[in-house]
Amino acid sequence: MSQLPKQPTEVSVPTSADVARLAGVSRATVSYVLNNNATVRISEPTRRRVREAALQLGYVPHAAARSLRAGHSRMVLLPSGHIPAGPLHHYLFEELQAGLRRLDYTVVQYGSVGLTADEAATAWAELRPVAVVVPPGITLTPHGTAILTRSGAKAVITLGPEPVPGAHGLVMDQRRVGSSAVEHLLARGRRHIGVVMPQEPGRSPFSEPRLAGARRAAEQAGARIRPVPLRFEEESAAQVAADWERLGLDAVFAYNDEYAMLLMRALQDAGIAVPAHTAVVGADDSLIGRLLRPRLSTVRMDLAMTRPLAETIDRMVQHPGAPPVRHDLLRTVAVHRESS
Amino acid sequence: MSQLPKQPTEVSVPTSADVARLAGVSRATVSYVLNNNATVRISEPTRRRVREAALQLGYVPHAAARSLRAGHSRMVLLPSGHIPAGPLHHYLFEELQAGLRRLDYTVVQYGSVGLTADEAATAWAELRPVAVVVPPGITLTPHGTAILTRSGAKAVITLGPEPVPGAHGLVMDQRRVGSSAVEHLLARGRRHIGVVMPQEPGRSPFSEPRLAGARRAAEQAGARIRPVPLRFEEESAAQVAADWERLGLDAVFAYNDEYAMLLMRALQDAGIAVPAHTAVVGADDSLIGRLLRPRLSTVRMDLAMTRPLAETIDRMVQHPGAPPVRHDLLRTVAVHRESS
DNA sequence: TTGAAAGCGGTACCAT
DNA sequence: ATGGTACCGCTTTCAA
Repeated sequence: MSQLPKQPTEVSVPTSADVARLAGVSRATVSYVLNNNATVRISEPTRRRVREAALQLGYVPHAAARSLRAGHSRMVLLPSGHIPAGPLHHYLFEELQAGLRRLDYTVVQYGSVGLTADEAATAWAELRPVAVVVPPGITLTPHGTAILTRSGAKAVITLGPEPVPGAHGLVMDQRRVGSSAVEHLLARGRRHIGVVMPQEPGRSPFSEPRLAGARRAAEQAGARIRPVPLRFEEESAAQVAADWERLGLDAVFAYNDEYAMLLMRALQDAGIAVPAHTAVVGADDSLIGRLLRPRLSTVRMDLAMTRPLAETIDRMVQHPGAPPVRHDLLRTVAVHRESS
Repeated sequence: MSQLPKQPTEVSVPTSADVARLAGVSRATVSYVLNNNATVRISEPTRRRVREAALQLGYVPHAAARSLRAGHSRMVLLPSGHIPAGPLHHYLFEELQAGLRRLDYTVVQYGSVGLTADEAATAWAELRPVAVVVPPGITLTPHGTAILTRSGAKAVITLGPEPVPGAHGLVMDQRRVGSSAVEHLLARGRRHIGVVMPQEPGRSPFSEPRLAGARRAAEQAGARIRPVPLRFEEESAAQVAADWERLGLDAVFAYNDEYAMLLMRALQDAGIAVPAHTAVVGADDSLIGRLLRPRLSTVRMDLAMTRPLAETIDRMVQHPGAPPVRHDLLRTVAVHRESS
């Protein structure tokens, strides 16, 4: 049986009991020392012995055991899906992550593709996070919110385009993007405006409200809005461009800068002059837009936050009773360049 | 005291004991039923009572308690940092995530920016993951590997440009990217080749090996390589372009398609003809390259995997004793378009 | 077919 | 200044 020294398979993970044994103290003492517990006085020699034992064994505390005993964790769960990208989300995400870590939270992303909204919520709840921050593009239902709250989440925050009953909503109302783009085009005399609708999955939480915002803006001016389905492939763009005259459009809001780049190229290749014949507006104000010729007009977005998001979340965690907050943080402004 | 019905603050989380009580059975029975334990026979009426009780209470099992008892988890930890983006990494990531979930692993990303390599490894180890998959751009040291292994990780895999002693290495040797690009340029008669070095943080694990690969390829042909520092901003690109004649280059490998786009625009605006005067090659074969004029030559990357990555990882988890695997998975091929 | 009880790795109260 | 011990939620023998 024991012919092979199969060490690697069965080295057991050191526990605080191992540390205690090696240091010749009790587990309680180990806990006190390693957590710098101030309510109890431990002599300096003992402290050193404990620390050395821990180091020697390569002891790493077991987060699950700790939070089980504590009855709560400091884990903030960030469901992640198909990345919406864009400078805004990228910035927001980095900022949030760094801020929460500074406040001593453990930030964990949980990939949630291929799960239904409530399956996902249950999976998140199993981890007993103290807070869940749902980014745009991930669906959270009221029921999902209830599941999370019932399993101890002190704050459930959605950053998506739509608020969810029961959850805090730091909403980024995507309709503004559409209306800013269209208002800009109207001001420049356009009246027949296409709105690109990406056919890739996971885009509709953005594209639908943007279309709605475009419609709202056009309505007031008596202008015409027409959805333009587009896949993010040259072929698809070429087809749309070939059909362009039939659509009778004099402008297009292209969802974002990337789709705008794709479509503008196809239009130009098809002999449609930009902006002379058709104006093009993107969104995100990403660098590529400025590198195109003509330079791409775009809708720039930023967030109206009075204080860092991480602090807001911390506050919500500390005041779990508070009624759901509902703020629209998204600010948009059309940036005129050369393509419109 | 109880004037306010401050329910929300103090509803306690339902446990399996609560379910047992409501169903009028023991906790053991609850566990059997909810886990469909096959080694024990529970009557159908009892099963139903348990399930209903669980549903009614909104019971969600406590993952930490479960894995504490089990002595192991099925959590695969994916440290995440500054996103390298690129279609390859995006695809790899999605694929990995979906595949692991299908094999019943819990995939969790842990943001690791702003931590030293060993701090990060310790933080990961506290979660007691069964496997850790370190993507390119995140540093893992041999010591970090030891920490993880000692705390029970059955497989530590690095996907980075460099393998790490002690860990499995599904390496993506970035030098190939540089040499493919330079070989292509050499074949087209170029001899004085610039290599763009992005100045953004987190790029050097990619850019340095790419430069090394470029050097290696040039050496054999007696060609000259010159690093070209570039920030991802128009201003920086304009400065580089203004200085271009002095550099005396007839070609440039621009790190990737995005930097290539930036630089090519700046060169064109400065009156440098592409490719007549200077050839430009990117990397990633992203769509934007095909939309540029001239169309951007690029280095396409893909992975030489005989089986899905998730399955490979699963196998490693199941055979913890096995010696570290070391494979170079990256395949590169230069794609000639119009810019070179 | 079901229940009692031990124990996973920590923490914190209460003694000593 | 330290140690003993109960307990967090769950799974899993072992008995009944």
